[in-house]
Amino acid sequence: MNSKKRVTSYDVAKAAGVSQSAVSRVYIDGRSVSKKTKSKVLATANELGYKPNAIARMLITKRSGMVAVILSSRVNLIYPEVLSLLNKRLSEKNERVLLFNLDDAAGLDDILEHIWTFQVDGVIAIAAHFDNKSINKFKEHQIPVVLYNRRVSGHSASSVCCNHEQGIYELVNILHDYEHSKYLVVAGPAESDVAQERCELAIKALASKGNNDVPIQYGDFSYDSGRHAFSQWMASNSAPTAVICSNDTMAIGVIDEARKQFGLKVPEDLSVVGFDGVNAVFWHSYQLTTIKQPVEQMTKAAVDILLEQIASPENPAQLRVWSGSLIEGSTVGPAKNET
Amino acid sequence: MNSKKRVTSYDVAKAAGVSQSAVSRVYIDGRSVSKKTKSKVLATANELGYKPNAIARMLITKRSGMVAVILSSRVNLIYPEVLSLLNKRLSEKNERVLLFNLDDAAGLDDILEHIWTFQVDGVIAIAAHFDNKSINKFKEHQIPVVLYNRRVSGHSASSVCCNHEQGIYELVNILHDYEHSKYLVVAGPAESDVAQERCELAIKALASKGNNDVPIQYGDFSYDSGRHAFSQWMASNSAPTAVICSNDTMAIGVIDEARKQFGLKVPEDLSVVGFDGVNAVFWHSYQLTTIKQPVEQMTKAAVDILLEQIASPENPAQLRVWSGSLIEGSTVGPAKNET
DNA sequence: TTGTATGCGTTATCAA
DNA sequence: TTGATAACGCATACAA
Repeated sequence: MNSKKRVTSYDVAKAAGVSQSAVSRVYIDGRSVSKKTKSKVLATANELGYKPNAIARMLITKRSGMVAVILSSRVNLIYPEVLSLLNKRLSEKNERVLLFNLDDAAGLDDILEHIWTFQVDGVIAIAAHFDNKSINKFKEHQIPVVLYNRRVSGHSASSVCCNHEQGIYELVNILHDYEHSKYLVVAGPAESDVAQERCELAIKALASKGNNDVPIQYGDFSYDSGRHAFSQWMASNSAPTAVICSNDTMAIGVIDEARKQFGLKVPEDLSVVGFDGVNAVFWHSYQLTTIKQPVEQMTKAAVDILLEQIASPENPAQLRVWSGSLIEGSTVGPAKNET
Repeated sequence: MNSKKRVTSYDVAKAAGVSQSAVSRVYIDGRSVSKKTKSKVLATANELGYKPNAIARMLITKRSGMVAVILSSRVNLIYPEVLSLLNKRLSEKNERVLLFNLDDAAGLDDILEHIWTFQVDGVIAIAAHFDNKSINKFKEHQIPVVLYNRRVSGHSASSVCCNHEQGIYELVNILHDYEHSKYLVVAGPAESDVAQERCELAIKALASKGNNDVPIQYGDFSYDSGRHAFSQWMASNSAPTAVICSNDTMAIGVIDEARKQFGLKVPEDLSVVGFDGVNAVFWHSYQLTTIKQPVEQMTKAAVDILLEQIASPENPAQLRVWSGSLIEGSTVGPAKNET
């Protein structure tokens, strides 16, 4: 069993009786090759099982055909879907996804240092915290970046965002119209920018309706933390009539806890809203009223913008914002006001 | 604004007054470099912002530091978790994940051809269909591969699997002990090997208990398909007393459909079991009785085996199988036998 | 249209 | 321990 050596363009060239550069040209669109040599090269290449080596190509062209996707390990149920869509759309454009995990162990700086060495064509960062200092590093290294659901002051980086403000105001409006006045906000983890933003917006929206000093319980975006947040609050307070959760999974936790531990009916005794529009909000046992992020459009735009910036690095940074769409579930109803 | 050129080892060498190879040696463990030159090189490298170019390194070492992960687009809720864990464990070993999507558009062959060009160190395929022909290609290209929840006849490739047989027999045993006799199997999509295996095992297990000709409804692993499968069956048949679903998400769909459309109580009127052990099975509204795959152990083993085979390609293929663990929910009870 | 020669940025080999 | 030099496999400028 002779351990096969890799077939190179030289091997093909020799076998086909042409020069190495001729072989190379065959695999690049728009290079001048005669029909005859092209077919000859392709035939022998096929015979020998030759494929151009992507690594060698990267070294010379300075394009890797890879896009780094930075994923925060803060698990929000919606991100697997986002990743999957990004991957699909990027493959269509002939770019591969190289995954980087942003957890607490390795800081962003370490990851970025790592990313540069791979000569990736661009970077998409999903809900990760970026400041202008980090963005400047991208500029220095001349690598385009698109932030997903994050933005940075001064429009220095392209962003694709869901309009949290609009969505949360919409939810608060509905609750307000039902005359709720005893609110509880269940927020996500303090380390998450998205969580913090949604929480602040909820507080602001409530204040604009005259509801001040609304209490906040913190969770970590998980189901259990939603349950826990609600029971924590109930341990030493009376029940709210409406709970605004920073994501759907916690909202579902709140609903279950309210039903199971406190015998509350949703929405008769308690209204609950979430955010994201994950699949489970449609499940019959919950039918959560929430805001759905337009992931299809957002992922498409993220990829389009990134490729555009790869093609024309001098283009200015873009910001695109989508309104979320209201999912009218059945977890919101009139406030049950005590007499 | 002078567009910075990339800093290379030559630049560092010149600035530090040493040879280029000296710089290179500093970044490779176990190469002989004096303490003095090492510190000198590191200092100037730091000053200039030098990092070795991973691409150039790949070209010469023939190791890319990347592992291709093939993900089937058949979305089963458990795979995002698997991917996330694999990514984490591989990063710890200093390997990056390069994502490849196996959807219906591009066949496996195309993807494999693509993979070779990236000179990945190894491949992990999650629940993707592989035959011996594909496995042989890996052998030809001398790239180690580990299959996740798939195996191939003749032990020709390493696999990490959950023992579906044991798990499904355990579930069937429980149902049998409760004296069920009217069963329905809700299977996954026909294209999925895992789905097919689970379905066949369920039929076999039921037959071993004397239940023959058990009807099968097909879904696609999604919640809606679970609901639909159940209502389809009910449209022209009487209710079963037990439903065996090929994954948790469909099981949850079945429960909701049974409750909502047919007024059945779970488990009083209908017992339901699933498979996988996704987070949602613990949610209070469902508390599904199911089998949990040991994803932690399986992903760890997948990475360990792969790295081992990368280090010693001559090692024989390994198969590791774990039993799933029973999650005793509250969706199984005694059969309600008609009088 | 084709071939020659050079370079991409590293690691590996060898002699000093 | 160090430095010169040759790969790695391709793309590209230039000459033919």
